[in-house]
Amino acid sequence: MTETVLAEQIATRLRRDILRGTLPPGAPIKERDNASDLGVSRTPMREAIRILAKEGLVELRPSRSPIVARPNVKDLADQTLVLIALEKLSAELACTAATGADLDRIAGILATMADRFAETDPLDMFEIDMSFHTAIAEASHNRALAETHRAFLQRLWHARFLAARQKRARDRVLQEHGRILDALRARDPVAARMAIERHLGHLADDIRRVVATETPGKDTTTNKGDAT
Amino acid sequence: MTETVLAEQIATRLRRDILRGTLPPGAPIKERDNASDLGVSRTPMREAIRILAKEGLVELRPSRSPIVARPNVKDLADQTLVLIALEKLSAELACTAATGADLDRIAGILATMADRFAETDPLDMFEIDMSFHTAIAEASHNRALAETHRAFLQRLWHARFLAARQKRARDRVLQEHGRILDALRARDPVAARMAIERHLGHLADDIRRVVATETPGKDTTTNKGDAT
DNA sequence: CGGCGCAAAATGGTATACCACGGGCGGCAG
DNA sequence: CTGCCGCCCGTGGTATACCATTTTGCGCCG
Repeated sequence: MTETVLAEQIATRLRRDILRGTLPPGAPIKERDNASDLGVSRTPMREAIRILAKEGLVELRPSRSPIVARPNVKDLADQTLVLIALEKLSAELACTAATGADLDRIAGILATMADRFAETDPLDMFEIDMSFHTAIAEASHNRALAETHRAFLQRLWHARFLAARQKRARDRVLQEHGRILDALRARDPVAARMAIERHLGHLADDIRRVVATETPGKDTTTNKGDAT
Repeated sequence: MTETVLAEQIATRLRRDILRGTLPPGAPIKERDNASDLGVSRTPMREAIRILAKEGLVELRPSRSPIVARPNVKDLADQTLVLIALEKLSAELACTAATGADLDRIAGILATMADRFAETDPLDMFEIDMSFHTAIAEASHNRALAETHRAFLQRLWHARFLAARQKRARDRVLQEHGRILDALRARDPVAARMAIERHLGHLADDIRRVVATETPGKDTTTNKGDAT
């Protein structure tokens, strides 16, 4: 055994490919092909696919090739609403549960963002941005919440990235993040919720807009992707 | 193939066994044994175990037998908080999104509960209760939300059942459910959230209490279960 | 010339065989 | 007698072979 959990390594790799766009939505993930491509057997590949399916990145059809998820606009907007709700709860709970170290970590991420907002490539910067939100979820010290939050962040990765690239307003983002941190430091749940709302409130609309822009017609059925 | 997705059937069965308590927390789920018990091979059994693991019903340890999840009190309380948040969001969204048919369905469940509260056995009644909440989540017409909500309801099944059995106050439950329905009918998001809060607000504490009562010491290690 | 049907290939679902790690137990040495 | 070392067995991880279904294309019949 290499390091145990081959399936998870595969899942990680596939996830990356999907999120980065290497595997376009609609692309079929055939167990056999992908397995032999990676030089592994179907069993772990199969398991990896199931993992991604649970995460919503892959669509499982009965007795048919799984395909890369092709979320429609509504689904994305729906997921965004849930994400926001989770993040509000995170912030609220973090006001009580967060330790000093938690807050420091969050502040550190904020500082990192401020420092090299311009010089870092958007993709990496975006990952830092996500880690900010993840850190808040973790500061709630509520495992279930943090995990669920992470799952939604994952599922929305691509859409959020597009939305963020659209209006890449350095100052606004930093300021909003700062407000969130302030609220957490003040241990003020209401303010924290509001700060989150201010930061993410329009996310659903943004995603709706950018995805609508990206997709030519009104449905994504047109996307006939082929990965190989 | 019988009806496709053997793994799912197994998962359903195992889930039932776990939720009903046939498989006590801490009981090992050995791939080989359970597979041969059910007359299937390890592959679907393995997949079923992974499904349940993702649902939080089974604990996966590296290179060791998976065991039935043994959630501690804090985890349950944490999950409850998330569940409540999700349900509030459901109710809020349902105020806008629910159709007349949705409301009728919810009302129907409420009526069913009222009719045969006493005559039905607690387990079935509890499932009806759960379906009430599930119906609200579905009335939000937000797939991601409904699914996540269902997942948490699932994970909390056992604890909620214990808590519900504890204070089995027919009138109070019906009244609170009625208030929720009223708020939905009035399309009043704020009232809906409040009604949910009133209904579930003390759930975390209840669960904490009943679980603390159930577990003698501070750990459940004493439970040495055997399924067969 | 087109529609229906059958057959073969493709593909996911399932079963089984093999491998590597880990813990328990017994033997050997100090 | 005790402690350490090594072997064996139990268990999960992986690979592969087999089976059922679905799809698709070709040929036959209308």
